[in-house]
Amino acid sequence: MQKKGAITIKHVAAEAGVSFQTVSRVINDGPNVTPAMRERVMNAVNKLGYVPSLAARRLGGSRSYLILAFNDRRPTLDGWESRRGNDWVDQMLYGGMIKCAEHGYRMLFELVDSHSDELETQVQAAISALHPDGVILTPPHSDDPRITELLHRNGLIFARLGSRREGEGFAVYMDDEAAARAATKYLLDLGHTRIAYVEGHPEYAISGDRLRGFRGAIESRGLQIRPEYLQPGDFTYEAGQRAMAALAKLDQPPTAVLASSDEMALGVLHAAAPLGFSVPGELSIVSFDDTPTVRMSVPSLTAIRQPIAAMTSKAAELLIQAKIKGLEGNSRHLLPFDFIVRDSTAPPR
Amino acid sequence: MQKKGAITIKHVAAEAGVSFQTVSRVINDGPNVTPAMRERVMNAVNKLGYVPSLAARRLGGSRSYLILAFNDRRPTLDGWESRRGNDWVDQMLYGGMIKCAEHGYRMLFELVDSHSDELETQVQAAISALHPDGVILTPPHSDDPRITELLHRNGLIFARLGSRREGEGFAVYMDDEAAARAATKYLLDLGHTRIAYVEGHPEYAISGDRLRGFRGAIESRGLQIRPEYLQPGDFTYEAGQRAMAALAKLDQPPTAVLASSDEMALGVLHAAAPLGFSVPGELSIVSFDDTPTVRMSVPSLTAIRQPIAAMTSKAAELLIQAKIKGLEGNSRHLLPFDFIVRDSTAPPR
DNA sequence: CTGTTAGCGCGTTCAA
DNA sequence: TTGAACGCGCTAACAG
Repeated sequence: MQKKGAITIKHVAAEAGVSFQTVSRVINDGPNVTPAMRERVMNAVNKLGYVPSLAARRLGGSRSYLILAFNDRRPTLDGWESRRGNDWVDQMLYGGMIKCAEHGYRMLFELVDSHSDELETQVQAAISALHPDGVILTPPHSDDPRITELLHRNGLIFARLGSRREGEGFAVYMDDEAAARAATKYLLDLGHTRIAYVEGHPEYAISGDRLRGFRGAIESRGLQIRPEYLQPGDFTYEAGQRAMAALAKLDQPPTAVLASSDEMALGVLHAAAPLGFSVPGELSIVSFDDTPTVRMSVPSLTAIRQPIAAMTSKAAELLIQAKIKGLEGNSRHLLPFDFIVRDSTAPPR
Repeated sequence: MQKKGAITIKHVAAEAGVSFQTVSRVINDGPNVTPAMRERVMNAVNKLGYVPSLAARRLGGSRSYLILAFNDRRPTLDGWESRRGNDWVDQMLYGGMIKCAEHGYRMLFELVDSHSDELETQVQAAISALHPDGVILTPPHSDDPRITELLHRNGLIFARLGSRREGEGFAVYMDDEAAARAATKYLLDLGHTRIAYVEGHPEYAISGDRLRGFRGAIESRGLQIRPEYLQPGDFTYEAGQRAMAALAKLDQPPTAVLASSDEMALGVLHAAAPLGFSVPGELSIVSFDDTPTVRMSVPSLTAIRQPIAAMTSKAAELLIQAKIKGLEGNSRHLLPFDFIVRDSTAPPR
């Protein structure tokens, strides 16, 4: 049926007895179509099972019906390779694919090396090949001017996930500062006063936001941040282990730890027992990601849940609508987070 | 640069001072190109950063540079929604995206409802819109004649993941029977004689294969399969729990259980303790999937690991090569599995 | 070995 | 309100 003779708009036109431009107009909800004509054409469309070719639409028209998402290659591949269970990509697919499908769009993933000098070449190549109608940026790309300016030059609209910064593009984010504040306050309300924080990768803007939230909560209670309770980190399991090792050596170890990623939280958890800290007896732990593994760990971890699927869905919706209306759009969209209490938190002894 | 004036093949032709078909020939490794000409054109390509448009290539030529993967909608969405940590899709992306990228291809995911009467409509719509160069089928689609025949009619080549059946398309699979046999023999070698098996969903061909492997291993030792040790299942957590409940009631409960999926294995594990079975003391458990959660569970589960990434990579490679060479191809490709011993298995008491 | 010509299936001008 | 021209960027026949 296809190799020689897929169903094209012309077949539909012949079936309906109209010119093929009329069919095009009906399909694209064009103006000036009588209901009768519309129905006649749609009958032919359904009868033949006609579906327009994306490639032809893109070439002839101005839309490609494609949304392109750029993820950072290294951490993405590491996550897949190590099978640690991070489901960031799945949640993006979950939110993005479904929203795209609602509008006849598709979402495509592309991995680019944010630390390579080839970053811009890679992004440009993907854009040139696919001509997407919109682009979704994830951290750390969301705030990378090399990418945003490249997209701007190419006349592409884009969404920046996890970025609260003003600027071009749709910023779709959750309030990381408020989340860190809420988590910290939860620990304070349990009675903890010696609370440590394992920081995120300094390259990510959210790391600063979260630290601010942590700080604010502590200080709002008239407490001081102890410098030795602020442990550097980079989101990795090993960073969590190192942080726990350092904290255990202190004269006054903390009674609670807030970690800026699930892997670091698990690193803290697994390092705690050998160092003599039972969880949550002697140490409470809160994770900043609610990935599958933190729910299967023993004890399961209290965690902040980022609305990754909802953010991606929102981003896709914004991009598609903007494309339809021909807008540029640089609005900001705050999405709510969840806080899930599990078994890793308890009052201090 | 793009909205009005992306770099096209003509710009490259002008830069190199040749006709644009010569450029096309160079790009596509066409025959009859002198090395000098090739270099001249490539210099222009690199200088301008030219990347051909996929849409135009597909429309003009016979290739779309797209591989389409069809997954079953319901279980895929359930997995994403429940966040149980199944990383089947991630592993497919891992294997497929990278292989595709090597050849300038992209991989696209599409969810279709295998139980809907609209299945064929959905598949046909995706094909008509995208005109992929090849299709990757996953269970239970891999053996669904409605799909394979539809693809055949459309002149599309396809790979069937997880199917050992002969037939059209590339069968890329692991030996589920041998895997079940190996796992069972491992338990037998530990000294177990009372081994139960929680079956997979009857709709999946692999369920039968695995059962055969289990059977074969038991009988090869001169033992009998006890009917009450064969528990029905459908790959879900709840099925595992039900199976464990049923097994616990027997006069002679098993000392080991082989479960045909990670979720069922976890269901068995979590149901075991309340029923008075410690793992691995009184009950050994082997899982048939090595997803992230079975490594984080307590105890971590001994498991068979399916080469999902490798299968997808192989499928993409086969499809792309077949497309290039214009072959149809219906070969079969067996990939090795791994068996990972962890903490859920021990000799019987 | 290279250039010329003709479409691919659509959307987008236009004119009718 | 509808139809006819044109071209998108490229590959696939050809011809030279």
